[in-house]
Amino acid sequence: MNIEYIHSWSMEPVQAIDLQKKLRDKLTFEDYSREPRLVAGIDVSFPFREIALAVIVIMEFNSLSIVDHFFSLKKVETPYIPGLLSFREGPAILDALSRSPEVDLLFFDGHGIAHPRGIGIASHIGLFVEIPTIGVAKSLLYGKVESLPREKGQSSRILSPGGRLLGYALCTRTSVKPVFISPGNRITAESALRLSIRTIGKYRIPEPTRQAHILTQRLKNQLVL
DNA sequence: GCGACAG
DNA sequence: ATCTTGTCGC
Repeated sequence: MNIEYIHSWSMEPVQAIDLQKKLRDKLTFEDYSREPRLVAGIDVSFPFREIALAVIVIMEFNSLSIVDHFFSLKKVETPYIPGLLSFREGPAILDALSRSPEVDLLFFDGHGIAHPRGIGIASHIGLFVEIPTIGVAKSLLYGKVESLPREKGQSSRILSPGGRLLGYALCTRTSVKPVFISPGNRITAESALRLSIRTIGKYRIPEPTRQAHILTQRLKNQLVL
């Protein structure tokens, strides 16, 4: 766990935005051409209004079979504000990660650099770990897609207002709305896309994040019952 | 000032 | 994200 950028998570929106602008310059982007063995999907649910349940699902990259899982229950201290998602879900996620063994790659439910200030949850959390992180979002927050990919496996670029490549809209099922892939930290948009494509299963949401979501919902219910 | 707006 | 059953469509 890289403690170099640790900071408080409870702060006012203006302070949080200020911190994001300062942290975005710490992000790095490099190709990832090797073959990851273990990857993990991360998702968060809310069993109670102010309690976040973060789940880490570890799976084999080549078979997409689940190997193990870890979770954490944490009280939330900030409301959900578009662009500041990491401040709400970050604490629970980092705690769950501290209980989980190291893997080669992390997939998040949300964006990486396809964000107003270039530092979505996948990028922000990515500063605390030493492995590459990828954002897999279900809807667009920032930027524009060049065209809508409608055939499974196809993709189109997500561009910033200034024309910078932020990531890709990836069609994971023919004629179904795409998911939005963007690099978090320590990886390029191209590599993030290539690796994400390999985690596509039979559904719209790629397996790592999909399995994490299923488990986060299941654990939430087991908690009440 | 008017929209847009991850989970 | 969360509160919730059935139902339309590929």
